[in-house]
Amino acid sequence: MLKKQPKQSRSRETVEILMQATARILRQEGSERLTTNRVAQVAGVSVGSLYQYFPNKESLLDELRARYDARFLERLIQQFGRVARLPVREAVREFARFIIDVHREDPALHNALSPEIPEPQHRTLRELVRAYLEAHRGELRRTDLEMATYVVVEVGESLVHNTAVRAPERLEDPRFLEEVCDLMERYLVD
Amino acid sequence: MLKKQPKQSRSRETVEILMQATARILRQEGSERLTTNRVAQVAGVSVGSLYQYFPNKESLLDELRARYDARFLERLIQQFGRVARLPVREAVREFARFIIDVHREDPALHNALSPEIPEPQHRTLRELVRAYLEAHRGELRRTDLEMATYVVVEVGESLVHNTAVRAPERLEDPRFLEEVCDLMERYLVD
DNA sequence: CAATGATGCGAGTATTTGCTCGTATCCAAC
DNA sequence: GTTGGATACGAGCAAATACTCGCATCATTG
Repeated sequence: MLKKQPKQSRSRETVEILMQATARILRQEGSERLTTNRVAQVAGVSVGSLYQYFPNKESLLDELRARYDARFLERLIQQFGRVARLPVREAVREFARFIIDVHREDPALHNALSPEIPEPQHRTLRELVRAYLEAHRGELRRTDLEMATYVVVEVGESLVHNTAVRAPERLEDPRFLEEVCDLMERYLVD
Repeated sequence: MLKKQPKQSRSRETVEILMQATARILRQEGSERLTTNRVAQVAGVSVGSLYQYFPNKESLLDELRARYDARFLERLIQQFGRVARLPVREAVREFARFIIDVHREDPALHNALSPEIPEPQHRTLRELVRAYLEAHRGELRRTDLEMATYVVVEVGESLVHNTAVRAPERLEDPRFLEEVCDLMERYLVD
């Protein structure tokens, strides 16, 4: 949480600039280089101003993560709204494409912020997948839906995430999407 | 690398004790708590002695990782020796079991040491899987073996690794093994 | 039993870094 | 225009921590 709500537009801008500087350092210089003095410097602001709004260093990361996650969650829910009535094969494709897209957008920042997706988001993701699978039970070859949910989410997430970290160029390869789809599809349906 | 090879048995023991202390701190206190002074303290040795053999803090981790990885590689190669002639279904099972076992052994240390398996080990792993798949091409439904290798290795590794981090109790559940086997099997063969 | 090198010691140094606080400037309201 | 709160500043403090260095002790060798 912010230490103090910025009231004037001047200070709201300061907060924004600090967030951008934080993100930029994470992206370009790595998390070891993220010091409060450096953030202030990159933002073109004094450390004092930083501590006017952020109670400590960790809160910079927290706030950035919160914003990042909020966007992710919003899109996730929207995505599942669109997919709910599709048959499994197509839903899997949409799901895989979505996860891949998310990781393509800002891989460096994504990686620095969340080596793994934070637990609350992850739970929501699991719940959405679970609800979908329940609703489409008839089409599935799996019976243990709790387990199936876990595997699908984890495969989607960790496979794509690791690929983003280790071989980001692969995310651009359309065959990669096909493979992921095929993997999940064969696991879920006949 | 070590700064200086310990020549007497006394100093060889010091190095061992320092390694054990490093591992213990990583396991029990986390990597933030890993300071050179703390390592020396836990080892019951002075910092000076530590720096006699390790040029810097990072080298403690490097050495520990090297030892850990050497053990892993050795077992990996041995494992593939046993599996080479088995049909895909059984090989997959052995492979999955192996990966799960590795992660069960010392999850805390494993996690602290290598958020992801380091690249050299990973390449060896891929090469072994690739060779196996080439040799069993006839049994497979996949044609792009490069891609299939990548997916199998990544799924095996990252799914199990993430599970070890996020839900270690699941590694104990025999159904988890079954699911992983089923996932890979259906992907690889009809 | 020297004598020499290997090993061990730990107080102290140098640096980094999160964070404070006294002061100066800006802005909105009356 | 004046006043009070909001905002900005940045030198400097305090704590953490990687690492050094001079000296003591031990083990081996001739």
